[in-house]
Amino acid sequence: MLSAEFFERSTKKVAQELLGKLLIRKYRGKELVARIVETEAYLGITDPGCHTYNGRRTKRTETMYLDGGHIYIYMIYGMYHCLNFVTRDQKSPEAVLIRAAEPIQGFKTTQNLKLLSGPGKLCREMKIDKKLNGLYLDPSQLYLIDDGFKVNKRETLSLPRVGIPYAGEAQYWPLRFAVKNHSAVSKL
DNA sequence: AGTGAGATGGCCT
DNA sequence: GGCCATCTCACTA
Repeated sequence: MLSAEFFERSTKKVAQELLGKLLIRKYRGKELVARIVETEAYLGITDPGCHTYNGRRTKRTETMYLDGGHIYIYMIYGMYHCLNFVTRDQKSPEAVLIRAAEPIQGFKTTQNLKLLSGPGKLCREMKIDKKLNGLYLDPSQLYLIDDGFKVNKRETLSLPRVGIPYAGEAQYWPLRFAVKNHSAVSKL
C-alpha cells in the first residue's frame, strides 16, 4: 500500500507516479479496483488554480493542510464529488486530483473503458463522497497499491489542467498527466 | 461530431 | 448572490 513517503514528495512527481497505480475502494463488503490513468497537480499557495491559493484556509480547504496521504474530497456543481490525495506536509497544502481510471474489478462491467473517465463519474461509480474527506488512506475504506504495473515516461502526456479559466496563466501550466492513447482520457 | 444549456448545493465574499 | 478542479442530454448539421 502506498503511504506517507510516497505522498510527502513534490506534488508534480506524485501526480506523475500515480499513473498506473491501483485505486481500491471497499464498499459494503465489495472491492472496487481501478487503475489510475489521468491526474492533475495543484500546487498550493502559489498556484492560482488551487483552492489554497494565497494560503486560503477555510472549512473546505482545511483537509489540504493535513499531512501527505490524506484524502481530500469536495463537492462540485452541486452534484459531483472530486477525489484528491494530499501531498507534501502541513506547510504545503497541495494535492493531486484523480481525473480518470480504468475499471479493473468489481464493477458491473469492466468492458466500458469510459466508465470512470472524469472526476465526477469516477466518484459516482466508486461510491466516493464527502464521508471520506479528511481520512487517511485506509485499507478498510480507500487506498492505493503499486502492483508493479509500469507506465513508461514516454507513454505519459503533460497537458494543461481542465476547468480552471479563473486561474489565468496558470490554467496552461502542464500539470495534468495522462496515459497516452488511453480511451478513458477525455480531451487533449 | 460538435455545441449549448440545465441540473443543483455548498462554499466564499 | 455568484461561482464552481462536471456531466448529460438535446439539439444542429
